[in-house]
Amino acid sequence: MPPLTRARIVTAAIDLIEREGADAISMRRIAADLGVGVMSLYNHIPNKAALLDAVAETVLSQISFTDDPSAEWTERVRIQARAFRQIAHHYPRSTMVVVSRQLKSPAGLFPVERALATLREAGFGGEDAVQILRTFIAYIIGSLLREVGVTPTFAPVHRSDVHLTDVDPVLFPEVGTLAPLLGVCDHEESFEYGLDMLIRAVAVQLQESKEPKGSARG
Amino acid sequence: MPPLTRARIVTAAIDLIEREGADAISMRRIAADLGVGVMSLYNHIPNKAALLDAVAETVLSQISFTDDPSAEWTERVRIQARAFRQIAHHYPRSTMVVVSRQLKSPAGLFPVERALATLREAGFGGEDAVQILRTFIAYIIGSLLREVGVTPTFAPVHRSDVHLTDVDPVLFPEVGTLAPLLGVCDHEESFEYGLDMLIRAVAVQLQESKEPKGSARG
DNA sequence: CAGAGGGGACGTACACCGTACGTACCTTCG
DNA sequence: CGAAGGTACGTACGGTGTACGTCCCCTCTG
Repeated sequence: MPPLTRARIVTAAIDLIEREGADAISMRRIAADLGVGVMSLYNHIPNKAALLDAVAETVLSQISFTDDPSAEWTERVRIQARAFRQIAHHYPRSTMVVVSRQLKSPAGLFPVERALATLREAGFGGEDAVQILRTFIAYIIGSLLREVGVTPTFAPVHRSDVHLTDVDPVLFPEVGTLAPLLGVCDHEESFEYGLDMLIRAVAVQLQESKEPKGSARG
Repeated sequence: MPPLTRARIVTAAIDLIEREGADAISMRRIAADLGVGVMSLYNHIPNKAALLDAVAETVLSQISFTDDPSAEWTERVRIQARAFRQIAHHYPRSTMVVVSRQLKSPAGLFPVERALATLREAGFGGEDAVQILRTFIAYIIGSLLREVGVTPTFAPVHRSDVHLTDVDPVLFPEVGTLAPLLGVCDHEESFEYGLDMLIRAVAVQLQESKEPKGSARG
């Protein structure tokens, strides 16, 4: 058995979360999975909160960015956003942990740097770049939360058939009519839909800032 | 002392969450606050999860929608989105609970109905209305999470001065340059910025769907 | 080689948690 | 009057995070 290590603890925690859900995590379970006493963990990790932070950081650091500087900035933004969403596929249950804790480590800073650079190169000022980035992050986080919040502890992971057929059609006419559409959700399709919208909005804003004469027709 | 009641329990839970944070909530604390035995709570509530669901539903049901059907649809969408964000002001700590649990009760369905109706009246088809709504929800939830995730247990509630002045300027040139902008965040301003972008994107999309030359969507 | 020092693994213990279960009351009905 | 049912309550069980003290082994020093 290899020696107990911070990395091994974090890996075991992630495995446990993916296997049994974020609620099932406990120091005792992790220690048991590692075949180790509970308190031995505390030689490598100050407390449970720090462990969850490490889990978030580890998951986040494994998103793979393949930035192609020659591509159009719209495509680069799209790819970066998609890379973020990938963690929902690789670590669906741990994503909840990532989302629930704010992150300020270099692991979380690296994507920020990439995104800001892309936006600056596209021609945005610093303030706009920051605000646009925040908008994208909010959208991505919200999307991940929908995609992952549907997964409490059950298997399989990617499902979303909440049937709301028993809704009052007079109180909720639109919901009733659109129930078939609301009931199912292709997360990838929805994500791309909103992402498209956001990118187009950014493109429009960039164009308007380049043409100081308003071209707003209609 | 009035009789113990589901509503009184939920209210006490919300008060406790707002006072001491979502982590501090426990059946024993709530019972103590109500001057009541712990198990008495279970005569009105099946378990803690159901109580948290009730908390989320109660908070959500208190957002005030003032829909003006004569206003432009863009403005109606904006106002509805703002109404959602208000819960982050009235119940900053409980917002985390709302966000962490998916909701399918009428309390959560009512805003959905309002939003879908607005989008349909604006001229969108059912499928687009649903996708656009999902995009907005993702953005709003993500924004709330940023605004509220900054608030673990401390006071005052609305703060966000994470100083990252000690970041390596060669590894993270953009982050280093924009540190003053990244360090502080006017949540209202950021929310409005992204909301503006989204609404403009929706407007563009609506216009394109009216002009028969572009790619038509469902 | 002996001895010392330090770090990691461990067991115990405490305070707290959610809640299943059994009990005592108090109101209402037959 | 007795019976029934709902509500408050106390106890108890198995779980949690972690502070603390102990023990072993490895390494460094003399």
